Amino acid sequence: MARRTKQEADETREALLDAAEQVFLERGVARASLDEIARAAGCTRGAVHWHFRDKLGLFLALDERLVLLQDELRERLCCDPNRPPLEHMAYAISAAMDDLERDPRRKRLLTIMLQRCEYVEEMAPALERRRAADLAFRTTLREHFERAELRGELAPNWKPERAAFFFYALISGFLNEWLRGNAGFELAAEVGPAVCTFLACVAQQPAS
Amino acid sequence: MARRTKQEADETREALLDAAEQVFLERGVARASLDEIARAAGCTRGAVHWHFRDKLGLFLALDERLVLLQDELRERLCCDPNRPPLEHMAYAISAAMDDLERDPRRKRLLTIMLQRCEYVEEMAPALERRRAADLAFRTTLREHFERAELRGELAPNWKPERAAFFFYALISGFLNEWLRGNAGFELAAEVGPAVCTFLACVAQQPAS
DNA sequence: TTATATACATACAGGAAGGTATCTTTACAA
DNA sequence: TTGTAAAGATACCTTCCTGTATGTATATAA
Repeated sequence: MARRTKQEADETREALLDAAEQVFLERGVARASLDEIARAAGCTRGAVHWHFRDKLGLFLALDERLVLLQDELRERLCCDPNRPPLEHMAYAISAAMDDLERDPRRKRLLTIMLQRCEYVEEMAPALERRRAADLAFRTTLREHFERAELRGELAPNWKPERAAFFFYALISGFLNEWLRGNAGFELAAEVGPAVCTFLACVAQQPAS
Repeated sequence: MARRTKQEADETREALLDAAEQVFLERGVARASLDEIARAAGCTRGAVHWHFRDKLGLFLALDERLVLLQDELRERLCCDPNRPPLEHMAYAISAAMDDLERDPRRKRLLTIMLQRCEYVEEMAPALERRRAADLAFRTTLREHFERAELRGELAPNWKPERAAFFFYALISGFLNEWLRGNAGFELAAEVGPAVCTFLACVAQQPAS
């Protein structure tokens, strides 16, 4: 068919992205064929090439759909500058994990990006996006630990720089293991308490 | 050519694996062609099909070459049952990281397995291997934390189960970030001290 | 010495998939 | 009413790559 209304065209586009998500997840990006994706979306390859130039374009468009955890956490952490930083972080993490667990589409996207695609040169835009998000997130974390230090809420053997990096790796690790699914745990139920315990031990111990 | 000596055949096999390692890393597993790999090894596809049935066989053989970090750490941790567990762990981690950093081949292999291949069904054997190693490693970690608890060397707010899982995710996170290269850090120099600081804070605080 | 299995090389046939180019239909503007 | 461009459908072509089949030379056992 042809020239539908603008809205119908957008629906087609979304349907294609949904289909790509599903097919990429099942078959991997490289082995997924555009024809398969188009058919799953109820149209033909013509529509794919119209909306997204080529396969790479489709992949990158799908990548844009993914709200990165780093960005979400940064968002949650930015406001409220006079709240106890460590407590604030613990809460933000718990909330973000909870969020993630409730959003199966985001989990599927993360799985695709982590285990169903090969990062060669042409994928650089997706990697670059992550890189930038990582950098910004680590900066935010460091600022929070610095504020904690200024407020005397950071144990003396932890320096902000190291604490931030440590924390960052920790989140990354939990997320990876959750996605890989080997450990078989629930994100919010495990990570929240673990992070709290950790932050409690990073916090300055009250004299007892 | 034909029927060379057994040793020469083995050399060919190794050359093919080396070539596969290089080509997989550069082009990703899916986009690498067997012909390209064979040529890089100085032979033809005939040799590939002889030594490793097909592409999947080649990939899995390459996977076997990788000594998993989990297994290495388990090895380092198994002996010496009356050494202080936490200290032992800190040392083992540092040594393993050092080891890894000195072995560029292992890093290349890890990179391939993490960022240059798509885990669809047929890759299951490789995933299963990791799963088993993960499980065993986490068990070992838990045992160590349990011993630490028995010796009164574990802070009361940390339970062995949680500490082990936490520690496991932490290692996984550091390794991933190192491989991804976004953080731009050196493994041994960063991880060792960070892990020590952490273990110090997990350890029972001496009364002060 | 001969036979045979080994260790490849080469040739062949085939499919699958992607890009492009060319229709076709329809919303919408003039 | 008609022209035009958006939104897809179809057709075609070309490129790659894989598996298999077969050829062949040689190490080695008998």
